[in-house]
Amino acid sequence: MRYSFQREHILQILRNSTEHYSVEQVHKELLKEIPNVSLMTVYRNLTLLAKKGDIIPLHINNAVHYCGDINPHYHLECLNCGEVSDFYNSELLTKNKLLDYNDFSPARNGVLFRGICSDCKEAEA
Amino acid sequence: MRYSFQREHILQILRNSTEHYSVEQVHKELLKEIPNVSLMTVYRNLTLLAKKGDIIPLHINNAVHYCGDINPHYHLECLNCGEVSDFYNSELLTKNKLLDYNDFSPARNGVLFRGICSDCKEAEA
DNA sequence: CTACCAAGTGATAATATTTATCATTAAGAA
DNA sequence: TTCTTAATGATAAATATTATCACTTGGTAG
Repeated sequence: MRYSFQREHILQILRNSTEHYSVEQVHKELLKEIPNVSLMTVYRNLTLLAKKGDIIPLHINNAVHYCGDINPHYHLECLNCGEVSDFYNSELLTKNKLLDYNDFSPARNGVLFRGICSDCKEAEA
Repeated sequence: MRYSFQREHILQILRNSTEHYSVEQVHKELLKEIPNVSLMTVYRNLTLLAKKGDIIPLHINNAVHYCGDINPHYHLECLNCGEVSDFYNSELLTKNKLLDYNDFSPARNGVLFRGICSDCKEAEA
């Protein structure tokens, strides 16, 4: 794989944010730094970076979002507000090894919890 | 909500299978029983049934698949072959309560593990 | 049993997301 | 500096989903 100005900036955008941007959102951010950059370039590089393991793809409501943090952690998706957040929990990470005994090997960051986030629970109450 | 011949059959298709059909696949199965049934009807009813809690939506690679089993369980998605399977594990279900202390309330069937399934691991070896 | 109303359907069109194609540009090695 | 090939950007196509609306049907009230 060859160096690419565009790819480098895409990676930095994801690493410098705790958000989990969609492709469109990455493109919008990237345009601030590289005018005229093509949406196709964003798709191509996000796919490449995910395959390389530099970013984590998240499939949220028929659109891919990406996480720039590859430290071991999981993801929480709120079914009410749509927000996706990072979830660090070493105890659960250990328990997750249960799955290995069960023939299935989960990816390092491959666990997604779908439910209701704290903000939405407060809002209801 | 009113009774509908089409909706009833859609629900039965999902309940009588351990597969996690996409909308197109449900439509294909439904056509065997109800010729000329519209794809729109399938979309509409799957959305309704999921909202009602009778089926579980799974977002796999930018397409929704549905699970007809609403007993407490989780899902495993193989990143290699794409297969989605049910995963019953009472111990993990208990440990999952960890999340409640953490402000986030996961949905009954809202946990997805992405990784490599046993078949694909064997195939590699 | 009949009339009526609203939910549900199916045909069609529109939108959103992603992938394919290909001529042009640029990374980086010879 | 030249050359090879990966990467880009413009465009078109494919895939998945949602919106619209006239028509049909479930089911209730008269």
